[in-house]
Amino acid sequence: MRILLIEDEASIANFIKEGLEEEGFAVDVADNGKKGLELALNILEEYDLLLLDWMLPGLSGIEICRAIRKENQHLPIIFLTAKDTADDAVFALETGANDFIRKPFSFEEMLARIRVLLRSKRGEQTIFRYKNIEMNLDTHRVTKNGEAVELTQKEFSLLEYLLRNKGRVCRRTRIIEKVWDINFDHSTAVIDVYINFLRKKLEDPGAESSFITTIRGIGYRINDET
Amino acid sequence: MRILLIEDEASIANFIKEGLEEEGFAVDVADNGKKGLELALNILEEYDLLLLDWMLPGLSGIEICRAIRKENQHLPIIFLTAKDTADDAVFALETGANDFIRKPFSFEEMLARIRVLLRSKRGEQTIFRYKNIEMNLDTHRVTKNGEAVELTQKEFSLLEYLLRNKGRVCRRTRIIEKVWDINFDHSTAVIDVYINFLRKKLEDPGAESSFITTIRGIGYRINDET
DNA sequence: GGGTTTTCTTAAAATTGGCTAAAAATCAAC
DNA sequence: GTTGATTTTTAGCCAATTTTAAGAAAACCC
Repeated sequence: MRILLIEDEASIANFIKEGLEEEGFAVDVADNGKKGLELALNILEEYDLLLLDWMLPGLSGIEICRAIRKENQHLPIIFLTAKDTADDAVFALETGANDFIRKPFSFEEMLARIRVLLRSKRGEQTIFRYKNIEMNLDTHRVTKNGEAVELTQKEFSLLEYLLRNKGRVCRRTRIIEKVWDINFDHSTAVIDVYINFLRKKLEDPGAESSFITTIRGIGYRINDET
Repeated sequence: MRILLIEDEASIANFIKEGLEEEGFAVDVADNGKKGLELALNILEEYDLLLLDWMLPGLSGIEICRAIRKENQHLPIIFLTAKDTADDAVFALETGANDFIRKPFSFEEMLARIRVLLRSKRGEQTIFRYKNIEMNLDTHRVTKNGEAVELTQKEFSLLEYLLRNKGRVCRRTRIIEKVWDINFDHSTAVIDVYINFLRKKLEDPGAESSFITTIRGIGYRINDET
């Protein structure tokens, strides 16, 4: 996987480059906007992902992002930004970025986000469907009958776990461990509550049976559609 | 598969017990070393695996492990330990343990290790059939002539036990121990009631003989199809 | 057949586990 | 800090499940 990093501060650029290379990525660095854009546009299909600093001498990150999006809709773009107003984040996403990370950030966190965006390139399944519900891990969106449904993080990852295991029982213990990361507290009823949230948000009001089947004493299951 | 867990901390013990039961194991818990050792030695051949806490009030895990190994070479023993020096691990293995897991551990991990140790004992079969009846442990579903039949937890695990032992007699006492609890009152008639439930749910109304054969004075058997 | 034991069947009681709503706690944005 | 959103806890309720009990039926033995 080849990543283009556009970042003017040499120390940061190096830190990221070396870290990512240790993880097995190939990383090119451009230390200003103009160079970066050139590289990106000339060998666009070479790159699997773009890490883009918000504040750059010359062309700003935003401008680069716009320019690239004109040519290529699919290249995942992650903004690195020191700013911390929500406005900027929203603005960045509207401009066409897929994600943004605030400096200072942990390398782990960045890596995790990069991996998420590259999932589809690695051939992993990123779209899950059940009847009229569609979940897209790339865009982190869920739709019901084509209309967006806003899910919180926990709701999202619970649904993801259920859909990944469509057709199989999802045992309570597993769910707690996978979605909540809890190892020893079994006395909680959070699962029930979140199942309830998902049902409320994703079910048609008049439905006679839930799309999530309860298996009493065991867990839950989203049925295979056959 | 029956597992004996010797662990004094109730919350951990419960978590493990319930999790493993969801996975279809029968789990007995002893909350101190003395009780645990007694159980283990008295009904040694009943247990397929032993989960043993390192630090216990009274008899320590190590002592228990040694005592059991004198009697039985084959029972797989897994240590649960909060200690984290390599020495202890080595020590545990030398004492006769087959594996050890450091707390806090993920349930997944523990399950994986248990499965490895039980692999030889347990076929990883997840689908069982008898004539027109099919049971799938993975989806936690039972069908008759392809149509879903809803079974409760107890019905499910009773049927599972019978099918796992297709062709063999399942003695009442064994059934009580495996499907219910080892400490369960043996004078009860629950089995009869549940056998009846299964027959009602899974038999064709006009059948002249039941798919579960009663062996008077002994127990039940699902016959081999030959 | 008659007596005894064991199993079957049914109904009712007891218990459990999940659902839901609402409150409390935590977290994040400003 | 204050506010609003998200997450977790709590508790009452209800329905499904499990257990008990008891009479009926079947199997066994003399």
